Amino acid sequence: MTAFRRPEPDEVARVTTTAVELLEVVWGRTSTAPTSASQLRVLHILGHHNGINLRTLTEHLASTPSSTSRLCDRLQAAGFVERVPSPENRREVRLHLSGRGRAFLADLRARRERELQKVLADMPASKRIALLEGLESFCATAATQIHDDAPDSGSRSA
Amino acid sequence: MTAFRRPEPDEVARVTTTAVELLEVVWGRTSTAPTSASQLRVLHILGHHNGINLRTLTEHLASTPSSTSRLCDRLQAAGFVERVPSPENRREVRLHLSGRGRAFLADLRARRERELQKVLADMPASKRIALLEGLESFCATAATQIHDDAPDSGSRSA
DNA sequence: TATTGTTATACTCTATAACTATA
DNA sequence: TATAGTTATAGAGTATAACAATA
Repeated sequence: MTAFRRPEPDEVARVTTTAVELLEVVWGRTSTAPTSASQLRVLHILGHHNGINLRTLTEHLASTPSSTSRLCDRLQAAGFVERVPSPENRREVRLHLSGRGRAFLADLRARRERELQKVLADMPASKRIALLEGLESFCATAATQIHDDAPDSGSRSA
Repeated sequence: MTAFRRPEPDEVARVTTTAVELLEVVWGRTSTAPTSASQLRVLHILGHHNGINLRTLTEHLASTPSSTSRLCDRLQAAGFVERVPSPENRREVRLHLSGRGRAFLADLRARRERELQKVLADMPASKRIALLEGLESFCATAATQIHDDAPDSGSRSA
């Protein structure tokens, strides 16, 4: 039934863009209080790279050391993040997710997935299979490209 | 080959969440300068609802009249948006996307789709078909739910 | 001297409250 | 009086520049 569909990248790109815009609406109802979008990004990054220094976090954010330092000030005051002086290099600080920060992240992710499930549950099973297959391939491809494009921190121009 | 996959909503939800996080990285390289994320939302909304008043825009943003007014101040100063006094009700202003604003939106969308295509082009055609099918079903389902949940503006509690 | 991080200053974004003008 | 919009004030987020401490 879909043998004659054109799976051209441009058509899939349009549909994907629309899907993400709809998802933003769905997730917009999932409150992230008391953290802002910026603070959330920091928590996400620390969730995957616990103990990195401020410079590395700044690169992940594509931000500046100053902004990142101020963000950490507030996250630390809120009890989500801890600054620990590096034992190896006394210039550096190690940024850690606190237990409270970790719990908050897990809860948010669970709530987002529940919102998503409300939509997915209303889809035909065959479409869910197709979506799963397509997204798994997308994730694998995107992850490869991202990794290849940004090997370490070679481009200082950003 | 996928006959035994579990297309359960929770599994698809996890993969979708991962896909969106990767997409944010891909699109993070698509600069939206000189507009911020907030200004971009306004342009998007005006792109779909040109000529709405400030109150309606505020509801779409789930923001406050004050913040929205300030946002419009800057967008107007930048030449992306125009404020026109309503001929019907002298209390209201009509918000319009300028030609420049419209061109900016079209250009951004094109650049995002190009970034997306870089990933999609590296995927097997069969996976693109699956992704397309799955996303189309997702969009249709999400749009229906969003419309049903928010019929007009019945809930003032938000 | 180069690197890590913070502080000084300024602008955008956001919100609550107070205000003006219209209905 | 209720509604549409703006302005006053304050806090969060961001950036550039200047700074201290360490390597």
